[in-house]
Amino acid sequence: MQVRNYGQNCSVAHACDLLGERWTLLIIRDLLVAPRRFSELEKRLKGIGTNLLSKRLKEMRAAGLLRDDRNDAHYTLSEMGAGLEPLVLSMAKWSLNWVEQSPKPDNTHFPDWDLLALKALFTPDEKKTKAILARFAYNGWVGWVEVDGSSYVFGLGEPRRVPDVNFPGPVSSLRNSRTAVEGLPQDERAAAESFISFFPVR
Amino acid sequence: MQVRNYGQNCSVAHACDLLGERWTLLIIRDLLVAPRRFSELEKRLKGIGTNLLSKRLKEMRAAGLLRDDRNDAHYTLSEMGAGLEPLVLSMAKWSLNWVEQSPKPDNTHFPDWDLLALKALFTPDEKKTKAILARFAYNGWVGWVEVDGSSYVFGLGEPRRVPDVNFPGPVSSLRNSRTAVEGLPQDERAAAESFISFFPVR
DNA sequence: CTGGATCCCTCACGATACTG
DNA sequence: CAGTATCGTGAGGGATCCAG
Repeated sequence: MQVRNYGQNCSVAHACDLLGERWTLLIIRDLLVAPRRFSELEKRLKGIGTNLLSKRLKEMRAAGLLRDDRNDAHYTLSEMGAGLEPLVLSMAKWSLNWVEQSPKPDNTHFPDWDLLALKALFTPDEKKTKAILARFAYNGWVGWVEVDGSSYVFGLGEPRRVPDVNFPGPVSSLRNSRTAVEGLPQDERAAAESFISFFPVR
Repeated sequence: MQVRNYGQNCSVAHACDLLGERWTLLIIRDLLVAPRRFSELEKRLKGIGTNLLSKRLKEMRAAGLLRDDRNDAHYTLSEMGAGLEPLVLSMAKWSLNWVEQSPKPDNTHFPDWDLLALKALFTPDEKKTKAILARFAYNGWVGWVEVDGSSYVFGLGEPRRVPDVNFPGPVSSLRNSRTAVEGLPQDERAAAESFISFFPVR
């Protein structure tokens, strides 16, 4: 498989050689959330075309970004591919800080994209020792985030224990934190405030 | 100016919309080191073609990545563009950790690329309070790095004070730290060891 | 029905020549 | 020096078809 190269002895250029083709980083993003089948990826990447998706997945496997074995027909990141999480979060953080996040109605949207991006804003604070489990429900989709002073862990589907706070909307509803808290039952508001405090603006 | 869009309501995708076209991130990389003129960028980006470079620079200016005023015929990053340093360093760090950095002789190479990439490996250590200034000379090119427990600062040309250590080779010669130190005069070796200790492997 | 492969058209890219 | 104009090539994108 021949791949375009910038032909530069530079670490940044080497990363661009492996990651810079169209769609590659978005495939990484989706696989950072969970392993996915071909058709799931296709749905999440509107406009890619099955030929190009197939080609990209082959290239990414050849480059070592994906595991060789396709467990259960799911594509899974290799250790090298999973090592891209800081890079992807760095992209999300820059974007959230500098780029207008205008949600257009005809754009595609999958809620777990926000679950990953929120991790980019997570700011550890060793003084906060109590873990908080937040559940998000949005249009049939369910996901959760558990934070404590040093870690951010997220997952899809129902959480394993009763959540401390139940946000009845997409992750992006946290953006206006006041309204996000006001809609909650009294006994969840403290946990909600505390949860939101892990994601300072700017 | 029309630009391709992924059409996704996702912060990572928004970043890809602005940064994902060919050459864009490499232009950012070069401008993170210093403002550059058109012809300087062209030299550093072998194979780009003047038409495409011109188009990219226009797009990047329209996107807000570059300053509108072209001071002294030099292209300069805007605040938004300079905000990409963590992202670019994140790419370098991943690349240095996971991708074979095989230097091919027909590849282009500019020493300041390494000066920037080295910053990706910088590990602060508040216990190291003494600043160390290292000078690199390579094939007519001169650059420097000054580190202390919390900061990494680099520049092109001669440093402003007498350096603590003088590495007579490219930055990449640090990779085999033993030989990098052995070739130095006795009185510089301690500073060299200390400097290198700021960049732990893995 | 999933997981692709094949065909074909378009446009982005890349090389070169030319201009203010 | 700093681009613009032109043009050939190949990557991207959409539709359709095929195998398990």
